[in-house]
Amino acid sequence: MFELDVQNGKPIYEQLMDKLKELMINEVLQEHNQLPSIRILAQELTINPNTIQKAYKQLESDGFIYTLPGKGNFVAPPKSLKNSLKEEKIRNELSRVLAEALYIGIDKHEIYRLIKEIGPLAKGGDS
Amino acid sequence: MFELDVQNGKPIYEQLMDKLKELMINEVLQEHNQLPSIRILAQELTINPNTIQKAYKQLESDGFIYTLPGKGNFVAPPKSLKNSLKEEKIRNELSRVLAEALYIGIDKHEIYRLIKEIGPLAKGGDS
DNA sequence: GTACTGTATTAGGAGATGTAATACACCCAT
DNA sequence: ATGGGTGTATTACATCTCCTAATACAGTAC
Repeated sequence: MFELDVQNGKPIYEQLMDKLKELMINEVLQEHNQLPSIRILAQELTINPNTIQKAYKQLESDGFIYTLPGKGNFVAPPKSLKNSLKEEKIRNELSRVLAEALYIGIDKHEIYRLIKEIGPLAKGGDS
Repeated sequence: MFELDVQNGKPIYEQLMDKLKELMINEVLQEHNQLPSIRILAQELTINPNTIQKAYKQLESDGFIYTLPGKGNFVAPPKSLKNSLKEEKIRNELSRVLAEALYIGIDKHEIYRLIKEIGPLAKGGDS
């Protein structure tokens, strides 16, 4: 499914969250799709089940997935993330990064181009 | 000068980096201004000099400040950050956060508004 | 019941973070 | 050259996070 880098400095469970979010954003994983079970994924990635659980639990509390005990973990509808605590965090992060980008001299128009480039990708295909 | 939160989960040296970058971005600290000395700042914030040093060293390697041994630390010209490794990192971070924002349903136009709101602030006044 | 799912707890090791105490080297004013 | 400021580097130690490991428990489906 994907690879993780143990040496990366960044915690494994965060790398896993990022990869999974990326798959959801690119709609490889879609609304209500089931994620790999904790034990299966732990086997495939050769890491401890607790680490997977930590990533899944965090993704759930962030609103990206929902958990049905005994059944599995599933992709949450993106719209359910609107008006959540997570939205506020993303807005703050966005402001911070935008300010930093503009400070070092990245042009507004380059950012506009980025948005147009990403925008369609988040909605439909990836071409 | 500012406050740090030891309980914040986020490392003190990172909080310090964020605060200092914020001051530079908002031009409270301007090009070639001298930063507080490591020892002075350690006294004021009641934290260890080594922690300050770590923040300063990281800011220097990121290109936000430059160090003159025996003299002090100074704010680097923002333009010197263009075409650096740091620019690449900021671009990647920006792409990631933008994709996440669009995914959860934040509208493009809200982001445009954010940019216009921040843009002038990074150039001139703060009103 | 069996075999999947997620959840929770306890224990331990490795590494990051912050503190502390020192020592060294550079710059500058006197 | 001396003194007092600056940054730099090293070593040691306590604490916390991250990750692993081994278990046990609980919900769901067949």
